[in-house]
Amino acid sequence: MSLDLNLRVSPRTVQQATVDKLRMAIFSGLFQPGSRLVESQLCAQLGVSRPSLREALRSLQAERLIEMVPNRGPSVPALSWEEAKAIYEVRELLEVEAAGRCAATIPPAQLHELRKALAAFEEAASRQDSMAQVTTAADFYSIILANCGNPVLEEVHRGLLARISFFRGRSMALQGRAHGSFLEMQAIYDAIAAGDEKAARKASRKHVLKARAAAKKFMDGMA
Amino acid sequence: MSLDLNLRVSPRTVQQATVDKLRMAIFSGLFQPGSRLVESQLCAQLGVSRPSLREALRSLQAERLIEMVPNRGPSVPALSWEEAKAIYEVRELLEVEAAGRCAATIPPAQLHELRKALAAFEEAASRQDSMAQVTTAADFYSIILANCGNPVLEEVHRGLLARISFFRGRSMALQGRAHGSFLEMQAIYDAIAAGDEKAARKASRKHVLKARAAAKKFMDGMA
DNA sequence: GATTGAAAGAATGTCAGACAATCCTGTTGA
DNA sequence: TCAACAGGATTGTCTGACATTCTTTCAATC
Repeated sequence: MSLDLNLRVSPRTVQQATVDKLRMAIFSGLFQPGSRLVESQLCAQLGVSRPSLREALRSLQAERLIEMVPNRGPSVPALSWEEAKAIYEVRELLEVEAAGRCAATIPPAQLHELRKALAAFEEAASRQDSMAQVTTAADFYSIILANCGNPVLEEVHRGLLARISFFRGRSMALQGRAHGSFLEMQAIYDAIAAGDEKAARKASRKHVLKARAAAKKFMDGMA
Repeated sequence: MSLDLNLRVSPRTVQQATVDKLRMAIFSGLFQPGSRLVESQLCAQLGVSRPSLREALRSLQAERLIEMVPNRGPSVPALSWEEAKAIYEVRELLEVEAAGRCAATIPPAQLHELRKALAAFEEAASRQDSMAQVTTAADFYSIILANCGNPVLEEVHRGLLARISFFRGRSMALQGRAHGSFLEMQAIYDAIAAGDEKAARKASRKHVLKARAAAKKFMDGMA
């Protein structure tokens, strides 16, 4: 038995590292929405060459995390409530379906992982660590999507994940939202663990709707 | 009044042109599924430099039209029936929702466009021009998605469009599928024109299910 | 004869530097 | 005050290069 199971799985390239760093920078709000990203500056800050950076930017563009207008370069789009609402609607469509399917198909080992992810989120919520809340919540749903039996559903959801996390990070800061979120996620977990497809769908829908309401509250609060 | 309305809308960059060319090449089957794409060869064939090509490849990778493994380069993935099925399931989720919403919200002018797109598909079907069938069918659904009132739903669907078209092109070649497809699309149009949300959903679901059956038939036929 | 090992060749990952086309900005002139 | 214009800044794109990492071929060994 070799121990380096996750060492060779995927050689980390500069491109991937750059994408990850930029994504994190956008999540964390380092780049203001609407601000333009100057290639030469990013190269200097990240320590990569312009070709590598531009490849990374294309990947980010595909994730809709940045916009690229020819001859004007990349910029961080300002997310409107209009778009946030649209994202939550699609989230509802995807996550409700995934949770329902997952309840019927998840294997015991993965169910255990899901429980661990839920516990990790609870821990992050109690610590009020917003970055950890975002990543653990994303992990929780990643497991559900990964076990819904439809890889394309998972892939589409992952394409939305960046922007979901963006809003999640901001609305979690709202008073009491993290704990409420935990309770809703627990309900989803319980339904899936019980193999109750209908309940899983219901709990998932409720969670998204509450998250959406929290996001709206946040967006209104800064307008 | 200037006449160059569509000349300056978006300066066509080499990158965009390269993406389009490669996409078409994959659709048309020029690159066999599973075959590897050698950068230097593509550069020579397309007449672009390696940096530009690599940017284009990143965009295609985001569309899942090609796979890129570090140090092994890009390749055209072989689509399994497993994945095709997953795509049709997500299509059902997205298109049914879009058709339903569209029935309630589409403005008259866009409805007219939809009718024109339907007519164009009918014309392509009668000509047995499979390439035109693919593009006109894509246009038809693009209009529906563009008028469903949710830009993110549209965007997600567009992300799937490349692979949808891939299967569409192949299953349309089946005996009678094009005409059957037209009848189903006509039913969708009628329901939307009547503003009947429920009927639109039903017709859309039926269309996807039939398309899926046709795709399965095609996949089985080549196994 | 089959398997292992190594070396040559090919392809990718990444960088540096360059130049034209385009956009933005501040200044000048009417 | 407004418009035209230069200048700088920035992007789009190319060429060329080199280290690293596959892939494949060929030989040596069991």
